[in-house]
Amino acid sequence: MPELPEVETVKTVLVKNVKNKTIKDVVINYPRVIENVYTEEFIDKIVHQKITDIKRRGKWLIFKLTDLTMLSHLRMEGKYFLETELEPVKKHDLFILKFTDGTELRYNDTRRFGKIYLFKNEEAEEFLDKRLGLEPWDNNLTKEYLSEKFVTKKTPIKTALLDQSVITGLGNIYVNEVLFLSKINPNRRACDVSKEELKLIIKNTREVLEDAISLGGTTIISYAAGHQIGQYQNKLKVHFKKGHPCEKCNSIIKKESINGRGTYYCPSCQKK
DNA sequence: CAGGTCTCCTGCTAGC
DNA sequence: TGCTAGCAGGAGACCT
Repeated sequence: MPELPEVETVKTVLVKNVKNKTIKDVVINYPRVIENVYTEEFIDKIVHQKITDIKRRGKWLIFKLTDLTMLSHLRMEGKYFLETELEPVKKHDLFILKFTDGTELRYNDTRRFGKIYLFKNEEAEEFLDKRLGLEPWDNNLTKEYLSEKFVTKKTPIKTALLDQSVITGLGNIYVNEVLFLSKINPNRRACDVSKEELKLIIKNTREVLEDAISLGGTTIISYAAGHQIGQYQNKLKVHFKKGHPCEKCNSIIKKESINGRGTYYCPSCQKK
């Protein structure tokens, strides 16, 4: 499941592989993957556009085109592969950008949760601004900022940190890791987390994400960035570790569901 | 209006 | 061994 480090890794691979390529045709095998434009209109608008750059905001990939912006969210299992046009199309290749040089960018998504949007440039900005809060490395991300956001929040801190309009980029895996490193029980109400603990959350968020990016992300089950395999799964301390002893205190790591999300934590290190 | 629940999907797995 | 019910999950829609 791609979170910020995985999307950053995909972005880097895409810049290397498809930047400056020109789209000569599009194949849409699953029209519902395109969210805000009808299939015919999408094809009509995107053909002959050149990919001038690829950026990332939160978990969103931003394809800058000649005079449009294509946004792509990978959700659970979205992957991009660069192939030649001779390569047989795979089962879950939902849409394909064909380039003038004979290569193709294929979007593969087993669960079909991923979404593509096509916008005018300023509309794309608005769309993202409306949904996304601060990037983890934004200087405005301080304990005061989080404290203000959380002061009335009675939801579990785990849930509050998954809200993309506060900090953007954290998903289920890294939130579990960050809360473990910060020694905070994921069930604690967000409003009951102290400023000092919020400071720790920010520090650990940055460290965990930087570390994961440097290792190419986490590969659990199905995530892959153009055949690159991330290595951060070897460093996970609680996620997927149910029944294992905690590294710090030897207690048994617990798994429970918080707001429908699998949550792993050490019941003894992480204080309520 | 905050906070909860449902929905979208497929593939894997536990249980019989 | 083969079948199926249940589960997983990001984020928007919808309900209370």
